Amino acid sequence: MIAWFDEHARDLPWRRPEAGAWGVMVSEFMLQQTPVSRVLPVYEQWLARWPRPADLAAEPSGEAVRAWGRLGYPRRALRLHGAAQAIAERHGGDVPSDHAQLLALPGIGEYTAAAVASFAYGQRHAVLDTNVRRVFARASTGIQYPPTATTAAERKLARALLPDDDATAARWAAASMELGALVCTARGEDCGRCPIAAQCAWRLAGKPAHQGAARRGQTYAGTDRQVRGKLLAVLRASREPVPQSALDSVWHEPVQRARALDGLVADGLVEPLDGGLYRLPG
DNA sequence: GAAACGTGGTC
DNA sequence: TGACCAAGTTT
Repeated sequence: MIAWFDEHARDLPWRRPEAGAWGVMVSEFMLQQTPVSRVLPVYEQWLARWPRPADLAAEPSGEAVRAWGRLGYPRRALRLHGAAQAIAERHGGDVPSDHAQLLALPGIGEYTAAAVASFAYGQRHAVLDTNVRRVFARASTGIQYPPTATTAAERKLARALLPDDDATAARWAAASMELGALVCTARGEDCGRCPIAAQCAWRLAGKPAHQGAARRGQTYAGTDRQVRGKLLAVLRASREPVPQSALDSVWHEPVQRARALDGLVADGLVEPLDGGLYRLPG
């Protein structure tokens, strides 16, 4: 797996030595539920503008939301800003290397804490993202897709497979993730390019089809999510506070529109001002 | 454990 | 054309 990775790993900016722990951390936030191709340009602009956590922490959170652009799930921008503030205040401006301290930062959960500790600091952690979970499900468990939510059995398996040596474990984590991203994908597998095809339990079992109900589709049209996105797009586009009427124009249904706006304010993504004006948080 | 949370590309 | 998918976290 690692030999395959040595040859086929993509040259991504957050994998270069100069990215540092902050670069790794920013990339992990942006890559949550978001394809690499969409992250690349935003990542470059972000690191150029805020090369250290303290640089971002010194800005209003609204600037982070604006720079987030159309990556989606803008609460991630807010949480990354909050994490940068915590790093500036509690960790002397350096991204912590301790797993528990990473986990305590806003927007960092089980996966991201392990990923930063492993990729940025070369530590030995089970890094279980959707790619790794799929690779393990197929190669080890012999099923086409992993369960909906990460299970104790998956964590146990991931720990058991982890190489003993720290640096090798970190390399292995990146390699297994890359294999899931490039070869053993959800859309389909390319066993002819897979370095562990000869040992893959799912392939050797004849690739039995996934059992159970199809995963719930994520409907989007007409949801509060879509309305929130439209409202926030108006605010991102304006450097000045915008009147209520500008927001009213992007969604016709007043009850849902008001609910979406209230939600954005409650989440801290929008700041209401006097006189019926709104803006990104200052 | 389910549901909410954006956006756009792909087959 | 529309459902599925993309390096998850929080409530």
